Amino acid sequence: MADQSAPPSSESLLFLTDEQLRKGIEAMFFAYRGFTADPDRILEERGYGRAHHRAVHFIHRSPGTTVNNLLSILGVTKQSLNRVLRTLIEDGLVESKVGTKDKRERHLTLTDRGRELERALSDAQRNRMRDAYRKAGPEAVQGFRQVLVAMMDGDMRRHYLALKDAGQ
Amino acid sequence: MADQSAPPSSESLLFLTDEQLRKGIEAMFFAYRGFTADPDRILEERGYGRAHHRAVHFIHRSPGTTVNNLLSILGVTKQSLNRVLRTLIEDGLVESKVGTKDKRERHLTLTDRGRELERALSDAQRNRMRDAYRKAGPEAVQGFRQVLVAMMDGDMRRHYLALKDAGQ
DNA sequence: CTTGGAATGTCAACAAGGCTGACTTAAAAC
DNA sequence: GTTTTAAGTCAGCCTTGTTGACATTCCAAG
Repeated sequence: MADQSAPPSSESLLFLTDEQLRKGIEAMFFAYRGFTADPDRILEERGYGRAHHRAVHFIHRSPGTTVNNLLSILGVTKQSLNRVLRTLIEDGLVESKVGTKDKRERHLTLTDRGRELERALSDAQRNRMRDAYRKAGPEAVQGFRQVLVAMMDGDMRRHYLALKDAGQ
Repeated sequence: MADQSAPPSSESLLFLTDEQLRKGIEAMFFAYRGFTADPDRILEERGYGRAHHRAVHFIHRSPGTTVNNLLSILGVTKQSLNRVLRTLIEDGLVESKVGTKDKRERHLTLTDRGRELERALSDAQRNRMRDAYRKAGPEAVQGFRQVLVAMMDGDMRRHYLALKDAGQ
């Protein structure tokens, strides 16, 4: 792939030149664009943005989640999330049910239409990810995830690890 | 790291469950936040944003680059870039010189103050990247970059690969 | 039972940073 | 000499983030 510069092969001593680190930084920048490109197209067709994608994704992941939980995962203000959530509810993609135990809480779930959008978005994104994995090979997949997890802030890593495995 | 599920070890057949792909997608989302967190803090202190960071980074990388070149790397409109560039020039971080061969072009370079900001930003980001690499280990670093490159859109991959190695 | 605080929602205002469209200037290319 | 290109600028719009203020609901502690 034209940038297979021989890495230090020793386990313990990791010689990381500024150049190698910079390449990693730039790769992250360019790759994130590819990562969001396909969903962005789908969202634009339907008049939504990335903020909607994020909300839909995590509601799908944790059906019945509360607004507060979503806030801490997404790391935005409630006003910001509320604007997005309101349009999704108005458009009939998300359902907000008052909690039974604690009636202050709203439990969020996707409607059929919401699931349809989520499916379209995640299909596109999964296809991109699958292609990348296939091109890079099985060992690469391991390393990819390991570095990403190591790059997360503590809070985010907690959230990431807390998202339950729907049985891998 | 709590999610070391045994991958298919065969080179050719890569069993990628939706679950594995989703984990990769979420890792990418959370990791990008960590990736930008440190620079964001520095930028905020000085009244700049990510757009300024990107401009400063690529001007540093390719001193004397033209506005048009920067536009295609960053993938934004010239109006958007211009707004950012103008403040950087006004603040004395970037210098814009009329081209000698083609006088329509402006060649952009960092001033001392610009280099100082770039240094602060890239030091922070490199530290984060170095820590992540160290935690993940040498093999992981390879895989990380390979997957990222494979995830890029064609245009971005061209730009990425075209950025000259300042001798790694 | 009352009250304090937590969870939610809403309104208003603002800023960054994307976007489009229209237009100017200067210079290169033809 | 005309057209095209590079750059810059103005105006206006959108999304998505931010604060601050405030209302409502309702659990829970006193």
